[in-house]
Amino acid sequence: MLDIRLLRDDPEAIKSRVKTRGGEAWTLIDEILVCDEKRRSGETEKQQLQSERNRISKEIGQLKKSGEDSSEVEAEVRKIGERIKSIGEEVDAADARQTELLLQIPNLPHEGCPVGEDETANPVIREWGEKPSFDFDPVDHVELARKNSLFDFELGARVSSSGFVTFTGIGARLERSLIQFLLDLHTTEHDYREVSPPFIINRDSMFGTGQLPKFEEDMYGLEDGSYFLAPTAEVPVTNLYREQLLSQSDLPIKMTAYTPCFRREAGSAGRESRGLIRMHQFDKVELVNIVRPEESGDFLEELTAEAELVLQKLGLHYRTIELCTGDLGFSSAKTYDIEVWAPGHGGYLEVSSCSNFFDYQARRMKLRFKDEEGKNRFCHTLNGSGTALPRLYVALVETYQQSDGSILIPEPLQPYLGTDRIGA
RNA sequence: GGAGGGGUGGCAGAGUGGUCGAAUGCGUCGGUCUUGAAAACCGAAGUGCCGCAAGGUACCGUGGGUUCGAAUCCCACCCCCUCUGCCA
Repeated sequence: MLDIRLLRDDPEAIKSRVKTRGGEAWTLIDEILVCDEKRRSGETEKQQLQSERNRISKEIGQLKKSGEDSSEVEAEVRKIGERIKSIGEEVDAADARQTELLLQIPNLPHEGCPVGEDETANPVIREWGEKPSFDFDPVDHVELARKNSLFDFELGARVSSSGFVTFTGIGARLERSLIQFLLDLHTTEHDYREVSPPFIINRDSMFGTGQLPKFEEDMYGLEDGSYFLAPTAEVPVTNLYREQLLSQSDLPIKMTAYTPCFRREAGSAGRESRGLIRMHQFDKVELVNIVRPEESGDFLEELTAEAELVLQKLGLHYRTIELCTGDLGFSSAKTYDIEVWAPGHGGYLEVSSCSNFFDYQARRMKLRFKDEEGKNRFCHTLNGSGTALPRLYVALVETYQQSDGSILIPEPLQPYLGTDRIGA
């Protein structure tokens, strides 16, 4: 949520920054300011009346104590009470509307954010490694899975529906090994504290990180929308600190979590989602940082490097891009995407998205800390995938496939999988 | 699921209709003392909102209600604890 004071101070500047994202959210800003004005003037009037009421009520107490008649004054106060109530209702309505609208305004893109309409305008920041070359025609992960019985979409559909998969045998163990490898990496080399949160999430938390109110239809709702299946561990993990007042020495907080993620992904079937690439349920190891505002820029670089190290350790070629204004997620101010090369697929796959939310989420969830002057300030929150599992899996098997259909396992993963090769 | 108890400031914990934004302790910050620290002593300090400011106002789990006036009384809901049932 944006600070209302930003909107008051320079609405046109804010509008134009919001506009760079595309969409129509900026058109709500005028109404927000109308509500704000209405709310504030109503509040002032209401408070004057309340002050009046408090004063007179005290007099009544005095009168009663000394045994005098107070019925006339009581009638007067009753009238004030009625006016307070009616003005209060107007103020509440304006306040509710203002909040409702404000929740729909996305975060402001970072000042240095490249301006562009869509993903074609995202600059590549760096690349690591090279595309592997093959002396045979590499196949895609779906074919490799068929040859080696790694996973089965029909078995996913039988017990659930399309968009779900069942990993089998060594294929299931590979998934589990990757999760273990990632958690161990981040907790031992990157100083993360591991948490294992609930997967069923309440509405307040979904508002806190920005999934609600705008993206309710993308989520799996439970119990009439009172709860949701977690779309990403970002939600439960960041919200562990919702409505907390931290002391400065608590920061930075770095947490990692493995969770499955559940997304409806409505209307996104097709070539770009073949095989494991876009599922309704997928595993992910997430990295979450809660930091002091002046440090969040550095932490985004660090967080991104931590995610990149995963791919380096596994020897997978990737590139890192920065999202332009038009491609930036709703709550994010600055985002790097890490895209791993999948030779069978013949393209790059997004395996990680690392974002700095500034105080946008913290303001929504009232997550603050006491600074050195004793002032309460909103923290900055960041998160990044470290990494998403299915696409990592895809890149791994496609990169290390052999001409006979077997798959070599990179050295760091071997202790987890208990072998250096799958198949043949 | 059943029975009982409870949710108050960063934390713990008093407070059952007006003088309570709220005792006290811990923790925090400033000072005295000390070479420095600790201890001791003195002092400061809740959060949001409205207001240029002075100041005002709201907030005692959440939402309603009673009342001239609610942390305090009533209703509903949420959460936590203890006991108990079922159970991975």
